[in-house]
Amino acid sequence: MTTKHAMPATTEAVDDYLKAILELSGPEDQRVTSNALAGHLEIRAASVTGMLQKLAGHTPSFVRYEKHHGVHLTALGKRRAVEILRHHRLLERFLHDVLDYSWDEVHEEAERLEHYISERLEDRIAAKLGDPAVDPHGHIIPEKDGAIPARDEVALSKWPCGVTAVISSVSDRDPAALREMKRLGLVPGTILTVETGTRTASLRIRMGSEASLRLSCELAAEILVVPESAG
Amino acid sequence: MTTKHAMPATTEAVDDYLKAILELSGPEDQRVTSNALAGHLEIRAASVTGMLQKLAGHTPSFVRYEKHHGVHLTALGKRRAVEILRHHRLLERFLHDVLDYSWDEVHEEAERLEHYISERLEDRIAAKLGDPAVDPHGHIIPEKDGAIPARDEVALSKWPCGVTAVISSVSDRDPAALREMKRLGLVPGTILTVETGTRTASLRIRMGSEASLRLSCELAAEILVVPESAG
DNA sequence: TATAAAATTTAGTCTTGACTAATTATGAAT
DNA sequence: ATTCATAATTAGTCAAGACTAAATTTTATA
Repeated sequence: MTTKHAMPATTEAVDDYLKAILELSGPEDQRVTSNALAGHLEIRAASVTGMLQKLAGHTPSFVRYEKHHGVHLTALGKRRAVEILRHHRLLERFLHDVLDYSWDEVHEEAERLEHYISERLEDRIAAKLGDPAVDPHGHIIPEKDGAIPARDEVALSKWPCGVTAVISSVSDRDPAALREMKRLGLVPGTILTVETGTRTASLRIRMGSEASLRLSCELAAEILVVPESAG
Repeated sequence: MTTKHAMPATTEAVDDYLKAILELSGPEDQRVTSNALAGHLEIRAASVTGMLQKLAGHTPSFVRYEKHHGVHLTALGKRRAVEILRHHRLLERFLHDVLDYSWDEVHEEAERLEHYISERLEDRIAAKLGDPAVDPHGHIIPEKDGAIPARDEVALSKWPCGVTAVISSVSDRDPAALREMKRLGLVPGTILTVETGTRTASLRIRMGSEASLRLSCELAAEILVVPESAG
């Protein structure tokens, strides 16, 4: 048995590091560089080094760190990072469904609150919502035990032309982009194809019966899709 | 016009001081001593002095502080303290009504979250609840503009014998006491009288048609009542 | 009014987690 | 294999906000 509950206490700063490492290490547990962390957290690389040394020197440890060669999460660190991620996505779903937040408003509030809700509140929110599978942007909500159902997503900007795709999720970090997507009907579940031969600074997509429309590559990069069958 | 919105940023620590000063300064703006603050916040008096000096030295200032003679809130400080208090009580009501928290569970969660909810979330919660007047323990929720409807409460332990009273509120700080009160039916709105000649270490009360029961003075001190007409 | 107890403040320390400036290691390109 | 740009680390500083121990002011009491 992997000791049900013995998560060492963390601070908001530590949580932010763990979450950043999780997000930057990709689908399989790649090492993350100090620089990448500094960029993601909007702090200086020297500060990152300091924190990583402290984190790695603690026991039990959240991270494995090798000087000059980046950092990656231990099982414990991943457990905590996923817990925060679950908080974040549950909160987004809750704010959206119960408190009438729009999908471009939820991220900022959830980002603050995710560090402070108790396990009890996490559970009550999940129960109230009926254990939802995804947040308002289509991101998968980790399960209570830390499991994250897999899903192979591809950026719309890299999807082959002419093949039908379904939007699986969109980035939640840019409220203006989210409002634009909503206006265009680019929400999770939307079925679309990229028209052939339209791959310059923008691309043209077609959704159902409507007229096709132009999309900047930046916007298309924030939209992730899956094959239609996996919709 | 008193400048609608210009609340300087605060930290959790500062919020806690302001809230403590508000709670300890009673109905009318009495000076609060460093010792009283230290006791309430469970920190050392020397730490209190340090914080008060910093707070008072800032501009615009949340407190007026005179060395060796205690502290009291400025209008700005009171505004912020009442804002936190509104957060706390709205959260308690919300956790209780929407997320099925029991009345002995709400305080701890609200105490943490009160510092981190945005004005937007405050507003959405209030709207969802229909601008409730009181929290689950009967405490009045300050209005959005900072107004707090007055109410003259007296501790049950000091209420005259034989005179009918209505429970207006109970202390929310002790979960065990709250469970005990709930078990005995001692909730806001309950009508009761203190039987004559029962004022020693405990007192005997009678509620409606039920048999009378003994109450420790400690418990009675945590129950506030108003005259029946004001119920 | 003198004095002792209680309350308060000062002085100096500690931890957390950021910062800058200066130094060193890495790795890509000659 | 050298060199140079980039990445990363060290060293030292700063602000918050807690702490202890020692000094001081208030206040209550004799």
